[in-house]
Amino acid sequence: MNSKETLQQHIGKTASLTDEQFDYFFSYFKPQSFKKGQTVISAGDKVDCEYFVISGCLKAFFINDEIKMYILQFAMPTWWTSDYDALYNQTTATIDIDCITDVEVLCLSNSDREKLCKEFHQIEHFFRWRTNKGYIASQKRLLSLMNNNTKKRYDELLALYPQLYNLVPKHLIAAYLGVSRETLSRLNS
Amino acid sequence: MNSKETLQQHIGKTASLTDEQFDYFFSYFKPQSFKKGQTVISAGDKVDCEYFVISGCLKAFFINDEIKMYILQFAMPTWWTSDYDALYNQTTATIDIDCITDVEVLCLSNSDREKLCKEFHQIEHFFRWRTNKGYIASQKRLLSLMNNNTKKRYDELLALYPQLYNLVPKHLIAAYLGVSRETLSRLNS
DNA sequence: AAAGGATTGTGATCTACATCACGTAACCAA
DNA sequence: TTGGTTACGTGATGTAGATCACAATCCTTT
Repeated sequence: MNSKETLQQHIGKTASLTDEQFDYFFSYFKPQSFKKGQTVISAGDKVDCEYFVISGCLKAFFINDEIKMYILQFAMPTWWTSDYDALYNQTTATIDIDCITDVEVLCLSNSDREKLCKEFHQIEHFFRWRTNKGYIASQKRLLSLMNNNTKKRYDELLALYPQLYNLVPKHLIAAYLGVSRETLSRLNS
Repeated sequence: MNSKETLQQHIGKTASLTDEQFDYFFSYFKPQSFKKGQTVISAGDKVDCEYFVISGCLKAFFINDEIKMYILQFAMPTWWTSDYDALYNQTTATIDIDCITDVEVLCLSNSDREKLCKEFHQIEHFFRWRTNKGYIASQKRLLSLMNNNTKKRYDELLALYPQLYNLVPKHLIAAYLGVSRETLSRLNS
């Protein structure tokens, strides 16, 4: 399946667009490729785009003053990623996004998204639905972080995304769970 | 300002509706009053509505097996609250919502919201924008929970919502921060 | 193949916070 | 007025996880 079909199938679950409408919608997306380790967004940058992942895996993360990293999101195929705070509020990025593997994305600018949302009710509907999903997932993660210990959060994460176990080094999983790599390692013993 | 004006001003920041359109929109909201301590949503219930707060303060919280409470949200005037997971996915509530003070809300059913979103592009636009704000705030709180210690999270919360200090008991603030009430109390010493 | 970095495991020690326990004061409702 | 509930502070002790230190593998890249 090529990137156009991937996006079409993804959108089709929520919004009904004619083929012509979808072609028009798709014309606003710019394909981009990145190599493993490359940076997509750096803290301090102006943020113009959001990214729809076609293949590979990215991480959106925050580095604090003590150079500790916290991962907000692993972005996998058919997921969207960006620094949404910076994107919507027209400020500079506070997080970084880079590539855990080689990556292909479709890039959509903030202004084009808003234009498309205004032009097509169905597209606005799609983006409402998408953010809803994200909001609910984020609330669940918040609750899990407060309520569950490391072991339980780790099991939960692997149950939800089994691919991560082999795809992503353990210290990144630790950074997602909010614990040190040593603590994560000791869970196995 | 009455509840209708409150909602109109709130919506007006994001969506442009004619007075007639707004009247129609408003006709779907049912006013409800609750006394301090009353329950709005109980875990296990079917969830049909979301609530727009006119006056007072509510808490949305989760109680775990060890009877420990975690507060997901304090809902104050012009905020929206519900169990959105249950509401959107048509499942039963996993959280409770009750009233910290006497409360007035406007109640909107899930099906009416969807109907209104379908009928008026501007209303769909409003709800997309609202969820966006919520999503961004939720991501920020997640990061703060991982990155900051209790003292810093407490200061952050009070800087953002100074009213809370006098409005809600300290053990509820502790439940929002995800620490014990004793730990919160010891921050002052 | 060798060198250098990244990844992972594991012991020893430290620390923020939880938990338990108790006391005081405020705020109800009968 | 009184008895009960809720709020809040604070000491003593326990514990999950952080931090530091070192070693063993694995993966790249030249």
